[in-house]
Amino acid sequence: MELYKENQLKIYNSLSKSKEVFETVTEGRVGMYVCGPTVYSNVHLGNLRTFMSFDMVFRYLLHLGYKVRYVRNITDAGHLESDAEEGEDKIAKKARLEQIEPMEVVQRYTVDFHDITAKYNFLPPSIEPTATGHIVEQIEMIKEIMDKGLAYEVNGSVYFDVVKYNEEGNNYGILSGRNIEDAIHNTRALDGQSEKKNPQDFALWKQANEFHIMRWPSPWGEGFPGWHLECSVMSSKYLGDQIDIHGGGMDLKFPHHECEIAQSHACSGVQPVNYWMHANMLLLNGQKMSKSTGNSILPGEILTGENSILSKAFGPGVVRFFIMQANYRSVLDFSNDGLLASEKGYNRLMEAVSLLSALKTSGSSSFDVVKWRQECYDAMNDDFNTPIAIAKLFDAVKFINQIKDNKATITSEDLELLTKTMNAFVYDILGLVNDAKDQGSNKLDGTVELLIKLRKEARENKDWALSDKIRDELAELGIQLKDGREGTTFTVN
RNA sequence: GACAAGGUGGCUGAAUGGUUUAAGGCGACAGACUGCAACUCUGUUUUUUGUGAGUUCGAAUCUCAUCCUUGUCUCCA
Repeated sequence: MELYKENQLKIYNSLSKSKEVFETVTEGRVGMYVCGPTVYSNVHLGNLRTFMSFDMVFRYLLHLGYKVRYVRNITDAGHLESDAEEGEDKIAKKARLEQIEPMEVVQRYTVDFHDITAKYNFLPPSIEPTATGHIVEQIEMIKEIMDKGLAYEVNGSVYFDVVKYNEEGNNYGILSGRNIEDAIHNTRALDGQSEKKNPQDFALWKQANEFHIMRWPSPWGEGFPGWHLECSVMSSKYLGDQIDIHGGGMDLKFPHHECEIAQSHACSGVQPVNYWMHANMLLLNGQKMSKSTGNSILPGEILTGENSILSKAFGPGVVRFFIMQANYRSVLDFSNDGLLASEKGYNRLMEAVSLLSALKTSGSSSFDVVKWRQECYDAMNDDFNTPIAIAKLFDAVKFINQIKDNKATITSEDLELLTKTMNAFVYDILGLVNDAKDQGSNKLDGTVELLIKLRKEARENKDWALSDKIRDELAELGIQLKDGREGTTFTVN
């Protein structure tokens, strides 16, 4: 029997602002859409957290036995730059500044994004569609909305008629809690020469001016799609008119997701998403991240240590563990101290996992493994509460260490269940990787073993000066010797 | 200004009315181990939940006020 049948998953739905029992549209299957990156620069650390949160969601749904179709798009067109005089596409602007083709920008940062997500052990989505690959479908969707009378054309651009949409009994504002009538009254005076009927209307299609590089032909002339449209189009194309889960960063709630609901609902007549999930923001040293103030770090720079924020390089497993120690709906503060603390805890967890295969079994267990396992699942079933799940894993860590020290016992049956559960949570669900692996080399190993041997001889001769010199100088090189009961081992930092 | 998410120990971060005298991790302290350390393991420790009122037999959890942080405000992920 699939695990999802014995686990009642609850998900916090941003639409209802409450935790709801998760019920899929189609039994046993989940359709999940997450707004992907805009590939005009390196993926942002805050973005990484959002994608990592949904990677964990994806992993847990798979673990529960659901057949999941996970769609995460690549936005390679359509986002407009604010500081430009005229609306300018971010990708086109970057291309103009670097004097290259827009598609070169897209290619470069798409490759970077895939590189980073692979390094951080993300599972690839089922489908990763691009906005530029769905221009035809976007034009079709605009036509459909126009046919329903909910969009209008002005000077080669098409806008969604928010006021009319609401007059027909809909609720633009349902997700973000905004009151459109108030907004209209508040902003009418400020809006001068807009060609829109109302300032709240948003673009479905935008006419390209003569300088705009990325452009496509359409029934309304040459132009490019509005940036909310692609997600509506691609989610309905690959997941249908009603999808189970739609995710994204908290900052996308308005206007992006609000517009998506309006567009999709205008076409299909149904609520497009059953469960809206929003991951919270990431702070850096208690402040929002900002390139201009230098309070910024790239995901790749964490791994290499080439940055001014952190005292050393951290492995992807540590970073992942750090992020998973907080709830995805909480604001998380990224800091050097936080990572150092996580590194310790992470090492302890991974040490215990590696001890599992060497544990001795007994006739009875002094720990209720079945109950513990259920508590782990209960944590995840409660809106993916990874911090609680990790706390439970540490209960097992303590138990494992006690068995090792002969202060606790476990039956072979329980050990099998414990091992299976630990591996499932650590590797499959949390997606942690063992950073310690593939460090060092045979040559290094041999060299250090030689030094350990020399040091052992020195210690036997009580030549503490020499033995400490070997130990301390190796430590300075990042090689730490560990004196145990059965000899000396070492780790490379 | 409006809308949204938050403010919990030395740090990080759970818990949304009683099973929590606030989980877990880190730190600190002690013990084991060690030639001494480090590593590792074991144990102990800290706060009364931004501030001020209120509801309740009972509140971190509900209500009101107030201060602060973060996000968004419609052609700026």
